[in-house]
Amino acid sequence: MDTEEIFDRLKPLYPHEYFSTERDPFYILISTVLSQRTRDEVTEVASRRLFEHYSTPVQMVGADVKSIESLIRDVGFYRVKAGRIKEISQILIDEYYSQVPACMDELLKLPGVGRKTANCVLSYAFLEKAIAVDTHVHRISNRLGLVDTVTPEQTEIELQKQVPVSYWREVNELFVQFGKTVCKPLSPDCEVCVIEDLCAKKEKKK
DNA sequence: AAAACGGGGGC
DNA sequence: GCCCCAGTTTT
Repeated sequence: MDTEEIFDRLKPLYPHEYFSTERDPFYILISTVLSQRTRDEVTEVASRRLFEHYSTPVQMVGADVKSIESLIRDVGFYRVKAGRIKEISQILIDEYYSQVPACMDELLKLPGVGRKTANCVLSYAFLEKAIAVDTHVHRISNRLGLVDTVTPEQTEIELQKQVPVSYWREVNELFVQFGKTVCKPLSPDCEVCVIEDLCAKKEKKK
């Protein structure tokens, strides 16, 4: 299958770039942690509110956990995340001179950071060629027939084989936007889909 | 492999 | 009231 065709057709529909207004790796790391299992409108507001008060690892460590909790009260798992933000900040100070490491192995050592979050940081903060596989990317890659996988990590590996490197950084945002608006988890809107002719599941519908 | 963490929004 | 959401960690 011609995978470039997929991205060339989706790109004009979703020109907006995620995290377009923020480049600070620490902000991207923390806001990505906050985004886990939480809608992005909520995440956006909470991240900005948090960083208006504390914007560096040192400030996070110096802050009262209760204060951080109250600032991010509306995101999911906010107590757990508040604790992890302090843990992460302390590790960055102790191990990385208060900088966010630009390397998968080091990122994965941080509490609350899995492959999806680590790949988002590598891609959005450091512009590395990384594919961040969340539930949307996983679902859509399988629906299209791009991959045939069970776990997100398998999807990441298979996508790396199927997708030209120059598109790796775009896969996450394009598939997430596409997944939220058209290729939804249940009842995808195939009648308005611009890549239906490329989809392995189109015949199964109806 | 499945459960647990969890508040907010949509229907 | 019930279901889902830009996942990760623990059992």
